[in-house]
Amino acid sequence: MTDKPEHDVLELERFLPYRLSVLSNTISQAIAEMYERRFALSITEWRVMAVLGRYDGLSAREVAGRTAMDKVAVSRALARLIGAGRVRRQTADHDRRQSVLRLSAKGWKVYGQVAPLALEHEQRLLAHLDPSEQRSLADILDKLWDAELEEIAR
Amino acid sequence: MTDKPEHDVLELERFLPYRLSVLSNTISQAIAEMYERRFALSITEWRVMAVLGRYDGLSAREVAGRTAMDKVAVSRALARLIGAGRVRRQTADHDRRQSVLRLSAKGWKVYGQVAPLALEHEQRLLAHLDPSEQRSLADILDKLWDAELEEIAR
DNA sequence: GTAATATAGTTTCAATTGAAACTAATCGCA
DNA sequence: TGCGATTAGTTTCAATTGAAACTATATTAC
Repeated sequence: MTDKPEHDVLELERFLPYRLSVLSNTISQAIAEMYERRFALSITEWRVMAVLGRYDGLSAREVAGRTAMDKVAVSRALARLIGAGRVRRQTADHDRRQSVLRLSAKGWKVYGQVAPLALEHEQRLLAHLDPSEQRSLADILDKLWDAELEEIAR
Repeated sequence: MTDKPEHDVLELERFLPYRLSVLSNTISQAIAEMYERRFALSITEWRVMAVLGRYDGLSAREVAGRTAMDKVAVSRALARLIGAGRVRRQTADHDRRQSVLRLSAKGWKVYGQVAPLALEHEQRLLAHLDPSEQRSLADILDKLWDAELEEIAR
């Protein structure tokens, strides 16, 4: 007769936060390497460019809000992007503390190359899931996100 | 009549690698904060303790393999853990390059407190999913992992 | 046996990141 | 108006991380 263990065993490789972390870091790192090698672009810089490509004229604070980056990280990414001539910055007429950020022509050219590559990578991953699994994944990630927000609010 | 866009738009907040990254970092950071505050334990240190709690007497290389950390990170985490008296290190008889790592009594005490807290946090997240979703998530993470391994091998 | 190669783990040095302080502009309100 | 509090964004300084070199031991080929 075998005893029931007093508590569940923590098996790291089955522990959800660990699995998510390893999977996510592996995916991000692989993508980052490609961006870096082919476009001399870091993940943080790419995130900034991605939101500026979608929403023109954001302020740095708005970029931070849409990229889950903090304002220091955004400031540094912007310094590099502006230095490389990929982003242009003006000051906002209505509030001279704020900036108005736009991709430059050069920035748009990079965006036009990187965005399809990013989407392709995503599609190659999703191709391993059937459509119902894809929906299910999207749902589940939403639920986990809500769950974690509650958890944080505790 | 509306034109079909030439390519799919990259909407960062729907982009799988981004969503995974934000979710995973948020979860990890919340857990990390708890470990840090209550046990003065970093995530990397906890991962090392977690595998030593499960597999006694591993070498540093084996710890690295089971935690998805590199050997430098393991070496540093071990230095802190040994310094804090939470892990003991011997040299392996059969190969004096290798170490034989074990939790100390003090280490086991910490393990005994942290492991249930970690499992509770996981359960609180999973409680937002019904059992079929939980199975589905496990499946999908496996498939994405395989997919990414293939992607890397390309 | 011994020289060349490989492996386990640590250290060093540079680059990245995080936290706090800082500057400049705006807001709230007497 | 004008003064304290707030907000946008940057800078500074310390802590963390990553890459490469390094030490010590073991293995392989001769």
